[in-house]
Amino acid sequence: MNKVTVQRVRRERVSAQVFQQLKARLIEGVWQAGEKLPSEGELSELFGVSRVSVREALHRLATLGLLETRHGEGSFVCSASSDCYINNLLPALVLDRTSIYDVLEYRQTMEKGIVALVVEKATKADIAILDSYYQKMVECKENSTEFAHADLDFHLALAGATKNQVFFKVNSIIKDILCASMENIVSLLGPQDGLDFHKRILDAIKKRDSQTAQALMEEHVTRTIVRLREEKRFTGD
Amino acid sequence: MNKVTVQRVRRERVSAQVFQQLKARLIEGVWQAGEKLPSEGELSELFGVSRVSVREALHRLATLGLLETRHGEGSFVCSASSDCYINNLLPALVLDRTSIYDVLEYRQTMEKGIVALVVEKATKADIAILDSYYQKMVECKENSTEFAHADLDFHLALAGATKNQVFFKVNSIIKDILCASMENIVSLLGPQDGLDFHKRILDAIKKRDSQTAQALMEEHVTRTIVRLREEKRFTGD
DNA sequence: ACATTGTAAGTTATCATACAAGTGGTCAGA
DNA sequence: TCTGACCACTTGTATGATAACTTACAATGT
Repeated sequence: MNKVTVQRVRRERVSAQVFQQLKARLIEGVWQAGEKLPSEGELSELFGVSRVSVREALHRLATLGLLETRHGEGSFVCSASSDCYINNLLPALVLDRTSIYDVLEYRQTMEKGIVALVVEKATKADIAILDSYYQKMVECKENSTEFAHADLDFHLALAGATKNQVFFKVNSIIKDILCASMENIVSLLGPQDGLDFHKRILDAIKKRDSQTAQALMEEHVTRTIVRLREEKRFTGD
Repeated sequence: MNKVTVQRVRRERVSAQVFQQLKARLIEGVWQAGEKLPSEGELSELFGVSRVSVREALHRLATLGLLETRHGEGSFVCSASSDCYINNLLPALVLDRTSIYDVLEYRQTMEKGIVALVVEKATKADIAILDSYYQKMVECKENSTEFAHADLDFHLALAGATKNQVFFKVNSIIKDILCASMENIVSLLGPQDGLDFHKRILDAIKKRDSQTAQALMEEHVTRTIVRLREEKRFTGD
């Protein structure tokens, strides 16, 4: 049989195309926050599609929290309220195990980069905040729940000290994802490991010792992964 | 004036109610992952609303990654993974216009971790895909737009080869954000630098040389940052 | 008997149209 | 000045029709 090379036909839904285009415009910043988009009727004429398709795209964007539609008024670019998308994080509180490892594997890389930046950029105020979270961890080491929260707060503060919005935002989400399982992790592994590493990492940051800080952070996350794998409850995959 | 306590009229949209109900059922696990939901027609009859409203709810759920609708087949429950959460990163990142440098600085860390994983886990098929994207870059080097897309696709394929959903999803979003400015970057810096680095990185991956691959990737992104800073047009942020 | 093609049923995608419902502004009249 | 009716515009919902797609199965030809 002859081997024919064809190009698969491009089959993208109308509403998906409208969605993509509008999303791109929003990211470009064509419309400012709070600004009103053209009405559904205008958009449907502009794109040359039916109002239904436009509506579908608009609603998808609204679901993502990029814009908000108000009955009788129009669609508006969302102002920076973080609540709107946090709601959407609720639907599935259960993460399958592989996801937890994916997240940890991801953190392994990210946190290393974070400490490198923190060593470089952290102010005295930043370090004071980190100190306070570490102190809180020490105080809460008997209480898994509070300890887990303090642990996450420490890492979030670390991300904040990079002065890099992307690191911070991504970590905010990661925090939400880990929040459910972190308590579980802490209760399984205990607080001691975390306390040790956090102290040593903090010291390295204070000394502006980038190499040591990075190495410690990598070891910290790696140990968490390894120890989790050893736990019966998490070895299923 | 008297303080009257009233309860605000419950004015929830029909489609929103359907959305909420379906979401609740999905979280309850009434339908198993992969299972097919009743057709739009059946649902519209069950809820006593028009098919339009049902469709709107279904599409919102699809946007959240809770289910998937296939043309001519029906709507199917998605397996609950971290994917759907990561999707919600998008609004967070777009809200305030994060600097392109923040994104690049972030990539500097992340891409290094990605190549480390890719060297470890990439299959022959993955490498073939990477090769094809590199080839596409070579072919498109005269056309900034297409070159930029091929460049982004290469990096996205790289993230996919990690087999880590978090890396992949986050990179998908980064792609969206970079898409707008990437063409600009390419037209400023030209294709040659990118071509060189991609080829050398690809070679290092094929040889499973993790150290070299990581070093090259770091240098690649660093050079992009440095060269951008030298450009007048980008120093304003 | 086998592979290919045609057909029908069920489903989603898109469209056009109509009407309901909410919002904001205008403007005449008290 | 205030009020209230009114109007234009906008989003929300409903309905019905048609196109496009998938699957399964019957029909066909070799």
